[in-house]
Amino acid sequence: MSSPVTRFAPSPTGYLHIGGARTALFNWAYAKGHGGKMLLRIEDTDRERSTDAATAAILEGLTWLGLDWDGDAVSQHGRMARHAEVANELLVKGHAYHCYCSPEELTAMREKAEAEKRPLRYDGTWRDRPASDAPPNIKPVIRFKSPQEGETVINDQAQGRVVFANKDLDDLIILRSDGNPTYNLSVVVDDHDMEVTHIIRGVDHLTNAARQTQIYIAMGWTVPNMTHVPLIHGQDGAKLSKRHGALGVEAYRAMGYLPAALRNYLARLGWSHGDDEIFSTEELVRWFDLPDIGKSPARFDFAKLENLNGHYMRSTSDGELLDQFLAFLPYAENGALMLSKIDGAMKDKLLKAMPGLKDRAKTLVELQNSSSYLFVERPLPLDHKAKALLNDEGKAALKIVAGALDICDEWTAIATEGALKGAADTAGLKLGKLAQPLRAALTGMSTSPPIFDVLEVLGRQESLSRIRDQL
RNA sequence: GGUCCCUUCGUCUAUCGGUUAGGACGGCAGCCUCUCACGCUGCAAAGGCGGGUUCGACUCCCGCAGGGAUCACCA
Repeated sequence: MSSPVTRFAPSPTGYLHIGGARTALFNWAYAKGHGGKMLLRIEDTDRERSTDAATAAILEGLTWLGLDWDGDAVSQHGRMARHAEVANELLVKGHAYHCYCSPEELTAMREKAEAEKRPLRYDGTWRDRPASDAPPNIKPVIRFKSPQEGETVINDQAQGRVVFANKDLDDLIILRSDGNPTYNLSVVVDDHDMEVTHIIRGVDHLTNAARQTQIYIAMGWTVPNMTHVPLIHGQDGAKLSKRHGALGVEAYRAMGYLPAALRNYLARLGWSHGDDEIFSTEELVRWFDLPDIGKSPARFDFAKLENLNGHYMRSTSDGELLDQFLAFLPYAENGALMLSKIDGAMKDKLLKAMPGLKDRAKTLVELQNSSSYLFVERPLPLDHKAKALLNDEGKAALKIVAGALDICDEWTAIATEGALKGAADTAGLKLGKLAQPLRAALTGMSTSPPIFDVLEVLGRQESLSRIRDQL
């Protein structure tokens, strides 16, 4: 079999949402795994809603996710002339006809059908009427003359064999009265001209697939292999909407997720390879196949994404993670400010602190927060919040630390932890109990990396070893 | 309403007629431990309902219920 050609065809009316991202991932993985190509086509025929900003956001989203495409992105709008050409060809072949119904008439027709609880379909008024009946001064649309008998079958890789009775499919408009093509025509023409062999898209296109199949047949073109992927739902099972995770992928970037983790998570949503949960992108590409896509919709689960992301953070090397962190900062809240404070020396500190930091961060945002102790001005005041989090024993220890520290000068305290030990003994506490308040004094946080990590990163090796001995 | 699709632990899923129905996230309990994590151990947790087919159904068929998608001169 020759190498497959897939395509991702988003409409640039908004950001790249999570469902689209997964569709792109599937197209990409299939193409990569079968020695094929993934093309990118921007479906921008709706000039009212399409924006360049949305197109840019989609391309950037794909790039961030690590999904590349072959050749340049194709603008569907730029191919309108060809679409109209095919519409006329269909007309000549007798597979299409002019319809002079006005939008008002059509609306009335729908309302009437709805009132009578009958299927909402075009009634075929102009299907067989001669052109001589055409009313003057009305620009007609071109409708596809779809077969009225028999059935249209879609052999879907994910959905199986889906059969539509042709009588249920009405004559759709393929060319508007202003001469512009409509979606179902454009898609067929473009997929054919771009030599797409495998169409992988959301199930919301399943009925379109039937109508498109009819157009392929009318044109005598071979119908591509089709796969309709179930949609992603929100946590409550309802259709994904904002706040559910129907956010653009850039939102996931801002939330501190790693592209690799998101790829892994998305792949696992609706597709499976036995019991494998965590796998590399290489494995995904190697394993991915269309029949392994499930049929039922999956709910988006942030808890699992977080867990997976934490796993990826932990298993990423310190240097690599630092790079990812630095790349993430421009998109993070207060990230620019932090970035401005990062020079070579700070990078060294971050790198040194990374092992202790990455183990307890599930996202880059958490990494950002927990690394803040490297940036604070010292000595820092012990805030009440940090104190309140200590237990009674800790509070007693804190007093000792504070006394020995003279409240703020932690460097002095570290240098004199021998005195600390004496004070602790007097108070009947183990020196170990001083670790927490000491950390609070050094980091301003009640929970943070182990005190050893903190001391080491801050360059207090001698104190580190002495305290370690005491603990 | 018409058409099409779906239905295994709370969630993502494995199973392709015979399993103590497996894994992962989350939850709970414990271990580890200077806090928080990580890690480790264990526990609880599922085949929507009703009929068939079969020696035997989560698995095949029918019905019901529930959920979803779609029905534009949007894509």
